[in-house]
Amino acid sequence: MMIQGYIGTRDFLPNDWKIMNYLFDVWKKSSNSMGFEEYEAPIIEDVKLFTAKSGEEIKNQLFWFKDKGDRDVCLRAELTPQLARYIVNYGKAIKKPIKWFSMPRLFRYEKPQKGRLREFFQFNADIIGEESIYSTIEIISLAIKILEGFNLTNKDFKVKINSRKIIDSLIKILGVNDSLAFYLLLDKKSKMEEKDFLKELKILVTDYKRLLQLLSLKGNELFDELKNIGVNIDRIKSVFEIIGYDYLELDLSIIRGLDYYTDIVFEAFDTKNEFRAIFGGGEYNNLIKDLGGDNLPAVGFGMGDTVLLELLKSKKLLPEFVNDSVFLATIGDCYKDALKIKNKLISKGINVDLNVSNKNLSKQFQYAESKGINTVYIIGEQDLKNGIIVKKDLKTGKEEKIKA
RNA sequence: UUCCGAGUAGUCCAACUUGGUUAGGAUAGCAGGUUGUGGCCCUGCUGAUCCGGAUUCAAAUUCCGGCUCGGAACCCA
Repeated sequence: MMIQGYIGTRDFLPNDWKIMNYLFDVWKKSSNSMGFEEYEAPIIEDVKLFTAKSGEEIKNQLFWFKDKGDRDVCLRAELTPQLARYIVNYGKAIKKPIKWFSMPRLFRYEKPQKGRLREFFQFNADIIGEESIYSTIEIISLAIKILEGFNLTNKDFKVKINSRKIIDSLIKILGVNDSLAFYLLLDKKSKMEEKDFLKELKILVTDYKRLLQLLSLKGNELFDELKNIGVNIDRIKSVFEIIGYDYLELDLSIIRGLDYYTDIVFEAFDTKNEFRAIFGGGEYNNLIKDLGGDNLPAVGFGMGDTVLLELLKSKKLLPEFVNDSVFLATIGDCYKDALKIKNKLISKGINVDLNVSNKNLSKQFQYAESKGINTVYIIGEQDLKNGIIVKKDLKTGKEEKIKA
Protein backbone atom coordinates (compact mmCIF):
# COMPACT_ATOMS: atom_id res chain seq x y z
CA MET A 1 0.00 0.00 0.00
CA MET A 2 1.33 3.37 -0.98
CA ILE A 3 0.45 6.27 1.23
CA GLN A 4 0.72 9.68 -0.32
CA GLY A 5 1.38 12.94 1.41
CA TYR A 6 -1.62 14.86 2.68
CA ILE A 7 -3.37 17.24 0.29
CA GLY A 8 -1.77 20.65 0.03
CA THR A 9 1.41 19.72 1.88
CA ARG A 10 4.92 19.41 0.54
CA ASP A 11 7.61 16.84 1.20
CA PHE A 12 10.98 18.43 1.80
CA LEU A 13 13.85 16.20 0.69
CA PRO A 14 17.37 17.46 1.47
CA ASN A 15 17.63 19.46 -1.73
CA ASP A 16 14.23 21.08 -1.09
CA TRP A 17 15.08 21.79 2.50
CA LYS A 18 18.30 23.52 1.46
CA ILE A 19 16.15 26.01 -0.40
CA MET A 20 13.90 26.48 2.62
CA ASN A 21 16.91 27.05 4.82
CA TYR A 22 18.07 29.68 2.37
CA LEU A 23 14.75 31.49 2.83
CA PHE A 24 15.02 31.15 6.60
CA ASP A 25 18.58 32.49 6.55
CA VAL A 26 17.67 35.59 4.59
CA TRP A 27 14.63 36.18 6.77
CA LYS A 28 16.67 35.85 9.94
CA LYS A 29 19.69 37.83 8.86
CA SER A 30 17.62 40.71 7.56
CA SER A 31 15.57 40.81 10.76
CA ASN A 32 18.57 40.63 13.04
CA SER A 33 20.26 43.36 11.07
CA MET A 34 17.41 45.69 11.99
CA GLY A 35 17.12 44.78 15.64
CA PHE A 36 14.24 42.31 15.48
CA GLU A 37 14.34 39.34 17.85
CA GLU A 38 13.05 35.89 17.02
CA TYR A 39 10.30 34.14 18.97
CA GLU A 40 8.29 30.98 18.46
CA ALA A 41 4.77 29.89 19.39
CA PRO A 42 2.83 26.62 19.60
CA ILE A 43 1.46 25.11 16.43
CA ILE A 44 -1.74 24.16 18.25
CA GLU A 45 -3.98 26.72 19.95
CA ASP A 46 -7.37 27.25 21.54
CA VAL A 47 -9.68 27.91 18.60
CA LYS A 48 -11.15 30.92 20.43
CA LEU A 49 -7.96 32.84 19.77
CA PHE A 50 -8.79 32.81 16.06
CA THR A 51 -12.56 33.16 16.28
CA ALA A 52 -12.31 36.13 18.65
CA LYS A 53 -11.66 38.62 15.86
CA SER A 54 -12.66 36.67 12.79
CA GLY A 55 -15.94 35.12 13.89
CA GLU A 56 -17.17 31.55 14.03
CA GLU A 57 -17.20 31.23 10.22
CA ILE A 58 -13.42 31.15 10.25
CA LYS A 59 -13.64 27.61 11.60
CA ASN A 60 -14.45 26.47 8.07
CA GLN A 61 -10.97 27.50 7.08
CA LEU A 62 -9.16 26.09 10.09
CA PHE A 63 -7.98 22.64 10.97
CA TRP A 64 -10.01 22.48 14.14
CA PHE A 65 -11.08 19.56 16.30
CA LYS A 66 -11.88 18.58 19.86
CA ASP A 67 -9.16 17.15 22.06
CA LYS A 68 -9.77 14.28 24.48
CA GLY A 69 -10.83 16.79 27.14
CA ASP A 70 -13.51 18.17 24.80
CA ARG A 71 -11.57 21.39 24.24
CA ASP A 72 -11.91 23.16 20.87
CA VAL A 73 -8.43 23.44 19.43
CA CYS A 74 -6.94 24.18 16.02
CA LEU A 75 -3.72 24.32 14.10
CA ARG A 76 -2.65 27.93 13.85
CA ALA A 77 -3.66 29.63 10.62
CA GLU A 78 -1.87 32.89 11.30
CA LEU A 79 0.60 34.15 13.82
CA THR A 80 -0.71 37.59 14.73
CA PRO A 81 -3.33 36.43 17.27
CA GLN A 82 -0.68 34.37 19.03
CA LEU A 83 1.60 37.37 19.13
CA ALA A 84 -1.26 39.41 20.57
CA ARG A 85 -1.81 36.68 23.17
CA TYR A 86 1.87 36.84 24.13
CA ILE A 87 1.69 40.60 24.48
CA VAL A 88 -1.45 40.36 26.60
CA ASN A 89 0.10 37.67 28.81
CA TYR A 90 3.71 38.82 29.05
CA GLY A 91 3.87 42.27 27.50
CA LYS A 92 3.61 44.32 30.68
CA ALA A 93 7.15 43.44 31.70
CA ILE A 94 8.72 44.09 28.30
CA LYS A 95 10.11 47.47 27.29
CA LYS A 96 8.39 49.03 24.31
CA PRO A 97 8.59 49.14 21.43
CA ILE A 98 8.72 45.40 20.98
CA LYS A 99 10.38 44.39 17.70
CA TRP A 100 9.91 40.69 17.10
CA PHE A 101 9.87 38.26 14.21
CA SER A 102 8.98 34.62 13.72
CA MET A 103 8.84 32.09 10.88
CA PRO A 104 5.80 29.97 11.73
CA ARG A 105 4.52 26.92 9.92
CA LEU A 106 0.82 27.66 9.31
CA PHE A 107 -2.19 25.56 8.33
CA ARG A 108 -5.31 26.58 6.46
CA TYR A 109 -8.11 24.33 5.36
CA GLU A 110 -8.37 25.37 1.73
CA LYS A 111 -8.24 23.89 -1.71
CA PRO A 112 -4.68 24.35 -2.93
CA GLN A 113 -4.13 26.84 -5.73
CA LYS A 114 -1.28 28.76 -7.23
CA GLY A 115 0.68 30.16 -4.31
CA ARG A 116 -1.68 28.65 -1.71
CA LEU A 117 -1.24 25.43 0.19
CA ARG A 118 -2.68 23.86 3.29
CA GLU A 119 0.67 23.96 5.06
CA PHE A 120 3.19 26.71 4.49
CA PHE A 121 5.77 28.92 6.14
CA GLN A 122 5.20 32.59 6.70
CA PHE A 123 7.71 35.10 7.94
CA ASN A 124 6.13 37.62 10.35
CA ALA A 125 7.57 40.79 11.86
CA ASP A 126 5.81 43.24 14.14
CA ILE A 127 6.47 46.36 16.16
CA ILE A 128 4.25 46.76 19.20
CA GLY A 129 3.75 49.72 21.51
CA GLU A 130 4.97 52.65 19.44
CA GLU A 131 2.42 54.54 17.43
CA SER A 132 4.82 56.84 15.58
CA ILE A 133 4.83 56.51 11.82
CA TYR A 134 8.45 55.47 12.09
CA SER A 135 7.32 52.05 13.33
CA THR A 136 5.40 51.54 10.12
CA ILE A 137 8.29 52.81 8.06
CA GLU A 138 10.62 50.45 9.88
CA ILE A 139 8.33 47.52 9.16
CA ILE A 140 7.97 48.29 5.46
CA SER A 141 11.72 48.88 5.25
CA LEU A 142 12.36 45.45 6.69
CA ALA A 143 10.00 43.86 4.19
CA ILE A 144 11.81 45.57 1.33
CA LYS A 145 15.22 44.74 2.79
CA ILE A 146 14.26 41.08 2.87
CA LEU A 147 13.22 41.05 -0.78
CA GLU A 148 16.45 42.81 -1.65
CA GLY A 149 18.22 40.14 0.37
CA PHE A 150 16.82 37.69 -2.19
CA ASN A 151 18.33 39.89 -4.92
CA LEU A 152 14.98 41.29 -6.00
CA THR A 153 14.87 44.96 -6.91
CA ASN A 154 12.20 47.60 -7.32
CA LYS A 155 12.04 46.50 -10.95
CA ASP A 156 10.74 43.15 -9.74
CA PHE A 157 8.20 44.28 -7.16
CA LYS A 158 6.18 47.23 -5.95
CA VAL A 159 4.66 47.85 -2.54
CA LYS A 160 1.09 49.03 -2.90
CA ILE A 161 0.01 51.00 0.10
CA ASN A 162 -3.23 52.51 1.30
CA SER A 163 -4.78 54.03 4.39
CA ARG A 164 -8.04 52.90 5.93
CA LYS A 165 -8.45 56.39 7.27
CA ILE A 166 -8.22 57.88 3.81
CA ILE A 167 -10.94 55.49 2.68
CA ASP A 168 -13.05 56.50 5.66
CA SER A 169 -12.59 60.16 4.75
CA LEU A 170 -13.63 59.40 1.18
CA ILE A 171 -16.69 57.60 2.45
CA LYS A 172 -17.77 60.81 4.19
CA ILE A 173 -16.70 63.23 1.49
CA LEU A 174 -18.03 61.33 -1.52
CA GLY A 175 -21.19 60.10 0.11
CA VAL A 176 -21.08 56.32 0.48
CA ASN A 177 -24.25 54.70 1.77
CA ASP A 178 -22.85 51.28 2.73
CA SER A 179 -19.24 51.53 3.87
CA LEU A 180 -18.74 47.79 4.35
CA ALA A 181 -19.92 47.06 0.82
CA PHE A 182 -17.65 49.85 -0.38
CA TYR A 183 -14.62 48.22 1.27
CA LEU A 184 -15.46 44.87 -0.28
CA LEU A 185 -15.95 46.40 -3.69
CA LEU A 186 -12.58 48.16 -3.60
CA ASP A 187 -10.97 44.94 -2.45
CA LYS A 188 -12.41 43.07 -5.43
CA LYS A 189 -11.70 45.77 -7.97
CA SER A 190 -8.64 44.16 -9.51
CA LYS A 191 -10.56 40.94 -10.16
CA MET A 192 -13.65 42.55 -11.66
CA GLU A 193 -14.59 43.59 -15.16
CA GLU A 194 -14.47 47.34 -15.39
CA LYS A 195 -18.12 47.70 -16.29
CA ASP A 196 -19.25 45.52 -13.37
CA PHE A 197 -17.13 47.59 -11.04
CA LEU A 198 -18.62 50.77 -12.43
CA LYS A 199 -22.14 49.45 -12.08
CA GLU A 200 -21.74 48.64 -8.41
CA LEU A 201 -19.83 51.83 -7.78
CA LYS A 202 -22.73 53.91 -9.09
CA ILE A 203 -25.06 52.22 -6.62
CA LEU A 204 -22.78 52.77 -3.64
CA VAL A 205 -21.19 56.16 -4.16
CA THR A 206 -22.98 59.46 -4.73
CA ASP A 207 -19.98 61.25 -6.23
CA TYR A 208 -18.67 58.19 -8.08
CA LYS A 209 -17.17 60.32 -10.86
CA ARG A 210 -14.77 61.93 -8.47
CA LEU A 211 -13.80 58.52 -7.12
CA LEU A 212 -13.12 57.21 -10.63
CA GLN A 213 -10.93 60.20 -11.23
CA LEU A 214 -9.01 59.47 -8.04
CA LEU A 215 -8.56 55.83 -9.00
CA SER A 216 -7.05 56.87 -12.32
CA LEU A 217 -4.41 59.06 -10.68
CA LYS A 218 -0.98 58.05 -9.45
CA GLY A 219 1.85 59.40 -7.35
CA ASN A 220 1.89 63.04 -6.40
CA GLU A 221 -1.13 63.83 -8.57
CA LEU A 222 -3.20 61.52 -6.43
CA PHE A 223 -1.82 63.01 -3.22
CA ASP A 224 -2.58 66.54 -4.45
CA GLU A 225 -6.10 65.68 -5.48
CA LEU A 226 -6.82 63.95 -2.17
CA LYS A 227 -5.58 67.04 -0.37
CA ASN A 228 -7.75 69.26 -2.56
CA ILE A 229 -10.91 67.46 -1.58
CA GLY A 230 -10.02 67.68 2.09
CA VAL A 231 -8.39 64.35 2.93
CA ASN A 232 -5.53 64.38 5.44
CA ILE A 233 -2.59 62.67 3.74
CA ASP A 234 0.27 63.76 5.99
CA ARG A 235 0.84 60.41 7.65
CA ILE A 236 1.02 58.20 4.59
CA LYS A 237 2.96 60.80 2.66
CA SER A 238 5.77 60.70 5.18
CA VAL A 239 6.14 56.99 4.44
CA PHE A 240 6.69 57.85 0.78
CA GLU A 241 9.14 60.59 1.59
CA ILE A 242 11.38 58.28 3.59
CA ILE A 243 11.12 54.97 1.75
CA GLY A 244 10.91 56.56 -1.65
CA TYR A 245 8.55 56.60 -4.59
CA ASP A 246 10.63 53.93 -6.37
CA TYR A 247 9.22 51.24 -4.18
CA LEU A 248 5.82 52.53 -3.16
CA GLU A 249 2.57 53.08 -4.95
CA LEU A 250 -0.51 54.57 -3.35
CA ASP A 251 -3.40 52.32 -4.33
CA LEU A 252 -6.86 53.03 -2.95
CA SER A 253 -8.03 49.51 -3.73
CA ILE A 254 -5.67 47.84 -1.26
CA ILE A 255 -7.94 46.86 1.62
CA ARG A 256 -6.86 43.50 3.07
CA GLY A 257 -9.07 41.58 5.49
CA LEU A 258 -11.55 43.49 7.54
CA ASP A 259 -10.72 41.87 10.82
CA TYR A 260 -8.16 44.06 12.50
CA TYR A 261 -6.36 46.66 10.42
CA THR A 262 -6.90 50.24 11.54
CA ASP A 263 -5.01 52.61 9.25
CA ILE A 264 -2.12 52.01 6.87
CA VAL A 265 -2.21 48.71 4.96
CA PHE A 266 0.16 47.47 2.28
CA GLU A 267 0.78 44.58 -0.09
CA ALA A 268 3.69 43.86 -2.42
CA PHE A 269 3.21 42.46 -5.91
CA ASP A 270 5.57 41.40 -8.64
CA THR A 271 5.63 44.02 -11.36
CA LYS A 272 4.33 41.60 -14.00
CA ASN A 273 1.37 40.82 -11.76
CA GLU A 274 1.78 37.10 -12.27
CA PHE A 275 1.56 36.08 -8.66
CA ARG A 276 -0.39 36.69 -5.52
CA ALA A 277 0.82 39.21 -2.98
CA ILE A 278 4.41 38.60 -1.91
CA PHE A 279 3.85 40.14 1.50
CA GLY A 280 1.09 42.06 3.19
CA GLY A 281 0.47 43.84 6.44
CA GLY A 282 -0.53 47.00 8.17
CA GLU A 283 -1.32 48.81 11.36
CA TYR A 284 -3.63 47.11 13.85
CA ASN A 285 -4.08 49.28 16.88
CA ASN A 286 -7.04 47.59 18.58
CA LEU A 287 -6.24 43.90 18.51
CA ILE A 288 -4.26 43.67 21.74
CA LYS A 289 -6.78 45.76 23.65
CA ASP A 290 -9.64 43.68 22.22
CA LEU A 291 -7.96 40.49 23.40
CA GLY A 292 -7.82 41.87 26.94
CA GLY A 293 -4.47 43.63 26.92
CA ASP A 294 -3.33 47.22 27.23
CA ASN A 295 -4.13 49.74 24.57
CA LEU A 296 -1.04 49.11 22.46
CA PRO A 297 -0.62 50.17 18.85
CA ALA A 298 0.91 47.61 16.52
CA VAL A 299 2.13 47.22 12.98
CA GLY A 300 3.38 44.16 11.17
CA PHE A 301 3.45 42.06 8.05
CA GLY A 302 3.54 38.49 6.86
CA MET A 303 5.48 37.01 3.95
CA GLY A 304 4.58 33.49 2.86
CA ASP A 305 7.09 31.09 1.39
CA THR A 306 4.98 29.82 -1.50
CA VAL A 307 4.59 32.95 -3.58
CA LEU A 308 8.14 34.00 -2.74
CA LEU A 309 9.51 30.69 -4.01
CA GLU A 310 7.53 30.90 -7.23
CA LEU A 311 8.78 34.41 -7.82
CA LEU A 312 12.41 33.53 -7.10
CA LYS A 313 12.17 30.50 -9.37
CA SER A 314 10.74 32.51 -12.23
CA LYS A 315 13.50 35.09 -11.83
CA LYS A 316 16.11 32.33 -11.52
CA LEU A 317 17.28 33.79 -8.23
CA LEU A 318 17.53 30.60 -6.21
CA PRO A 319 21.20 29.97 -5.50
CA GLU A 320 23.26 26.91 -6.30
CA PHE A 321 24.15 25.22 -3.06
CA VAL A 322 27.69 24.10 -2.41
CA ASN A 323 28.51 21.30 -0.04
CA ASP A 324 31.53 22.42 1.93
CA SER A 325 32.06 19.01 3.53
CA VAL A 326 35.09 16.94 2.66
CA PHE A 327 34.65 13.29 1.75
CA LEU A 328 36.94 10.65 3.21
CA ALA A 329 37.40 7.88 0.67
CA THR A 330 38.87 4.65 1.98
CA ILE A 331 40.79 1.86 0.32
CA GLY A 332 41.36 -1.42 2.02
CA ASP A 333 41.39 -2.00 5.74
CA CYS A 334 41.87 1.49 7.13
CA TYR A 335 38.57 2.31 8.78
CA LYS A 336 40.13 2.94 12.19
CA ASP A 337 42.73 5.29 10.77
CA ALA A 338 40.03 7.06 8.79
CA LEU A 339 38.06 7.54 12.00
CA LYS A 340 41.03 9.25 13.64
CA ILE A 341 41.47 11.54 10.65
CA LYS A 342 37.77 12.27 10.63
CA ASN A 343 37.75 13.34 14.26
CA LYS A 344 40.84 15.44 13.75
CA LEU A 345 39.22 17.31 10.87
CA ILE A 346 35.95 17.74 12.75
CA SER A 347 37.81 19.24 15.69
CA LYS A 348 39.19 21.81 13.25
CA GLY A 349 35.64 22.78 12.34
CA ILE A 350 35.51 20.92 9.04
CA ASN A 351 32.41 18.95 8.08
CA VAL A 352 33.40 15.41 7.22
CA ASP A 353 31.51 12.78 5.27
CA LEU A 354 33.20 9.43 5.89
CA ASN A 355 32.76 6.60 3.44
CA VAL A 356 30.72 3.80 4.98
CA SER A 357 30.38 1.61 1.89
CA ASN A 358 32.42 -1.17 0.33
CA LYS A 359 32.39 0.65 -2.99
CA ASN A 360 35.58 0.96 -4.96
CA LEU A 361 37.34 4.26 -5.26
CA SER A 362 35.64 5.24 -8.50
CA LYS A 363 32.21 4.78 -7.03
CA GLN A 364 33.21 6.70 -3.95
CA PHE A 365 34.19 9.66 -6.12
CA GLN A 366 30.88 9.52 -7.90
CA TYR A 367 29.05 9.37 -4.60
CA ALA A 368 30.92 12.40 -3.28
CA GLU A 369 30.26 14.31 -6.46
CA SER A 370 26.56 13.51 -6.38
CA LYS A 371 26.41 15.15 -2.98
CA GLY A 372 28.07 18.27 -4.30
CA ILE A 373 31.31 17.67 -2.44
CA ASN A 374 34.46 19.03 -4.03
CA THR A 375 37.26 17.89 -1.74
CA VAL A 376 38.11 14.23 -1.18
CA TYR A 377 40.76 12.80 1.14
CA ILE A 378 41.91 9.41 -0.08
CA ILE A 379 42.90 7.20 2.79
CA GLY A 380 44.66 4.09 1.52
CA GLU A 381 46.23 1.20 3.31
CA GLN A 382 49.49 1.47 1.39
CA ASP A 383 49.87 5.23 1.69
CA LEU A 384 49.23 5.05 5.41
CA LYS A 385 52.28 2.85 5.83
CA ASN A 386 54.28 5.80 4.52
CA GLY A 387 52.28 8.23 6.63
CA ILE A 388 50.59 9.83 3.64
CA ILE A 389 47.08 10.68 2.62
CA VAL A 390 46.08 12.20 -0.68
CA LYS A 391 43.90 15.28 -0.96
CA LYS A 392 42.05 15.54 -4.24
CA ASP A 393 40.03 18.31 -5.79
CA LEU A 394 37.23 16.69 -7.74
CA LYS A 395 36.66 19.64 -10.03
CA THR A 396 40.23 20.23 -11.12
CA GLY A 397 41.47 16.68 -10.53
CA LYS A 398 44.53 18.07 -8.74
CA GLU A 399 46.05 15.96 -6.00
CA GLU A 400 48.50 16.70 -3.25
CA LYS A 401 50.13 14.42 -0.73
CA ILE A 402 49.89 15.44 2.89
CA LYS A 403 51.01 13.97 6.16
CA ALA A 404 48.53 11.70 7.84
C1' U B 1 -18.02 24.25 -1.19
C1' U B 2 -18.40 25.06 -6.87
C1' C B 3 -16.37 24.85 -12.01
C1' C B 4 -12.46 23.32 -15.75
C1' G B 5 -8.17 20.17 -17.06
C1' A B 6 -4.83 16.12 -15.87
C1' G B 7 -3.10 11.33 -13.47
C1' U B 8 1.72 5.45 -17.03
C1' A B 9 8.63 3.24 -13.12
C1' G B 10 11.96 8.15 -8.52
C1' U B 11 11.64 11.95 -12.82
C1' C B 12 10.31 13.14 -18.03
C1' C B 13 7.88 11.12 -22.20
C1' A B 14 5.47 6.98 -25.82
C1' A B 15 1.26 3.53 -26.51
C1' C B 16 -5.13 5.98 -25.61
C1' U B 17 -8.00 8.94 -31.14
C1' U B 18 -9.60 3.37 -33.72
C1' G B 19 -9.87 -1.70 -26.82
C1' G B 20 -6.27 -7.01 -28.92
C1' U B 21 1.37 -10.30 -28.15
C1' U B 22 5.51 -9.66 -22.83
C1' A B 23 3.08 -1.46 -21.69
C1' G B 24 8.25 1.08 -25.01
C1' G B 25 12.18 4.89 -24.49
C1' A B 26 15.22 8.50 -21.93
C1' U B 27 17.11 9.77 -17.31
C1' A B 28 18.03 8.47 -12.22
C1' G B 29 19.18 4.11 -8.86
C1' C B 30 21.80 -0.74 -8.10
C1' A B 31 25.61 -4.32 -9.93
C1' G B 32 29.54 -5.45 -13.24
C1' G B 33 33.21 -4.28 -17.18
C1' U B 34 37.39 -1.45 -13.90
C1' U B 35 37.91 -3.75 -5.31
C1' G B 36 44.32 2.68 -5.76
C1' U B 37 41.76 7.52 -9.23
C1' G B 38 35.45 9.25 -10.96
C1' G B 39 32.73 12.18 -14.64
C1' C B 40 32.67 9.28 -21.17
C1' C B 41 31.41 4.44 -22.89
C1' C B 42 29.42 -0.76 -22.73
C1' U B 43 26.48 -4.87 -20.29
C1' G B 44 22.90 -6.53 -16.87
C1' C B 45 19.23 -5.65 -13.08
C1' U B 46 15.42 -3.03 -10.28
C1' G B 47 11.11 -0.27 -11.31
C1' A B 48 4.79 1.99 -13.56
C1' U B 49 -0.87 2.02 -16.00
C1' C B 50 -3.91 6.45 -8.90
C1' C B 51 -8.13 3.50 -6.35
C1' G B 52 -12.93 1.14 -6.92
C1' G B 53 -16.87 -0.24 -10.04
C1' A B 54 -19.28 -0.86 -15.03
C1' U B 55 -19.22 -2.41 -20.31
C1' U B 56 -16.53 -6.41 -23.02
C1' C B 57 -14.23 -12.72 -24.93
C1' A B 58 -10.53 -8.83 -23.91
C1' A B 59 -9.47 -2.21 -20.67
C1' A B 60 -3.50 1.87 -19.73
C1' U B 61 -7.15 2.82 -23.67
C1' U B 62 -14.47 3.54 -23.26
C1' C B 63 -18.10 4.94 -19.18
C1' C B 64 -19.31 6.13 -13.78
C1' G B 65 -17.68 7.27 -8.76
C1' G B 66 -13.70 8.44 -5.49
C1' C B 67 -8.71 10.23 -4.51
C1' U B 68 -4.60 13.30 -5.74
C1' C B 69 -2.35 17.07 -8.77
C1' G B 70 -2.75 21.74 -11.74
C1' G B 71 -5.84 26.07 -12.74
C1' A B 72 -10.08 29.22 -11.51
C1' A B 73 -14.36 31.00 -8.35
C1' C B 74 -15.46 31.85 -3.08
C1' C B 75 -12.20 33.32 0.78
C1' C B 76 -7.61 35.33 1.79
C1' A B 77 -6.15 36.35 8.31
